[in-house]
Amino acid sequence: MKDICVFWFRRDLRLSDNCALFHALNSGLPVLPIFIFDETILEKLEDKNDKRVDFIYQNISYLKNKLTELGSDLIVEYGNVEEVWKNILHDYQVKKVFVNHDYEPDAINRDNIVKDIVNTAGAHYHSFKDQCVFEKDEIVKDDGKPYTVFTPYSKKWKAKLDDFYLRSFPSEKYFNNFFKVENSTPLFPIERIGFIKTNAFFPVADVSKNIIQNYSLQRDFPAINGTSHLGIHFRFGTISIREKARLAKSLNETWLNELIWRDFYMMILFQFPHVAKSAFKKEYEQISWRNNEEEFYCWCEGKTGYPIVDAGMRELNETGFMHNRVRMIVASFLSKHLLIDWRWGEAYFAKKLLDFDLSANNGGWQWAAGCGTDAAPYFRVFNPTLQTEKFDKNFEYIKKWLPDFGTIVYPKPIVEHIFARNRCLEVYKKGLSR
DNA sequence: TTTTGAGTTGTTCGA
DNA sequence: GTCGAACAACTCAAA
Repeated sequence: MKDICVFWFRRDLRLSDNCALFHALNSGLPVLPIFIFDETILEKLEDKNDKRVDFIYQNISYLKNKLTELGSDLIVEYGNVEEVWKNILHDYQVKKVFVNHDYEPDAINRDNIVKDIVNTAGAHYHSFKDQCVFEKDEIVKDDGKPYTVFTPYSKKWKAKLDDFYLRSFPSEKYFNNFFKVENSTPLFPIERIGFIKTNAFFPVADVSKNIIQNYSLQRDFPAINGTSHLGIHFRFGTISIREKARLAKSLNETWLNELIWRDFYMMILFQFPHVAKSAFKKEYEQISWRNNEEEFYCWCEGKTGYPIVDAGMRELNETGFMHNRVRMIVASFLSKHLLIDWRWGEAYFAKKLLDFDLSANNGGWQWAAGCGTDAAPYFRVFNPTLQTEKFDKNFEYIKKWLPDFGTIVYPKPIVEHIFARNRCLEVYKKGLSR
């Protein structure tokens, strides 16, 4: 049996400019690429129509074809990650394993277990930074502690940035080093893992120069196609963060800031993993959420009586996407107007958003609820009507998602704004003063 | 150690 | 219609 190394695809589903893959291809050993559909993750997804699984499946299928063209193959397994790894290590003479870092608590646990299994089998485990520009403790305060406020973090981030950190890893040059196989195996149908083809529309893995250049001017208007729609590609690594950061740096600082926010929240989740389950600021755990299930249902279904909120939720339910400005409005509405625990909203977004990423979703919800690292002050309550006047003046976005709007008498608001605002301020004040 | 300036995205009120 | 202050104080980060 031949000595090989294994490259494990996770949330880095691309062949080009992939750090760990580049190092695997340069390791001197033939590279066997693998992907595992993790049954413990897939079993938690209620919707067997989940478009994100289809997105992964489609990209795996594409990678497998590419690798087959190169005379190699992609080993695709479904099951328990530990068992799959034990089988791989049994079936092949694996000397090295290459992966890219993942920063989510569950993924860290999983990777530690796999690392042990790999080491026990006598192989080396190598992990690399790939999904962000700066990770973990690369951007810290002068005293060595992690930042908890975005602006100084971003200043240090920009000061540290240079071409080295944005260099690409040209894996293409070494494609000859993939493990060669006589015949590649066909990919099993998606039904094998309990899901179905969705025929979903996915955003393209590219963004026009025009959108980035005008980002700062247009990003706040949900009726305008002024945002990148790259979230899903960042989530699954079908594009390179370094490549897009180079683009951002040359074209638009506001968009660069958005990429820095992404690094920031990944760093926060890594440094303060408790945020995944509870408020960053622990005094916010004392707020008495009303948690009215009927109202939560109305919010989910886009039936709050506030057109901008309802339009946003309809967009989310129909497409798996929601414009960023509207995400803030609906999140503020749920946590502040309805006084529903931000975790309910976070979980709903997690279920519905194609671009769902734990770190950013959690950071955004905690920001909106006021309990996060760099939170909006709690008295900052979005007024849905005023937000509409500012950002969807002609009701273009609203009409797109609520076709009846303007032709029917719109349902009465679930709660009156001034009343809800005052109630929110009181409840927060009371919770925080305990 | 102390001081100082600042902190993603807002709203309301009153002049 | 426009503008500044109040909203609530507190913590963070750096000098």
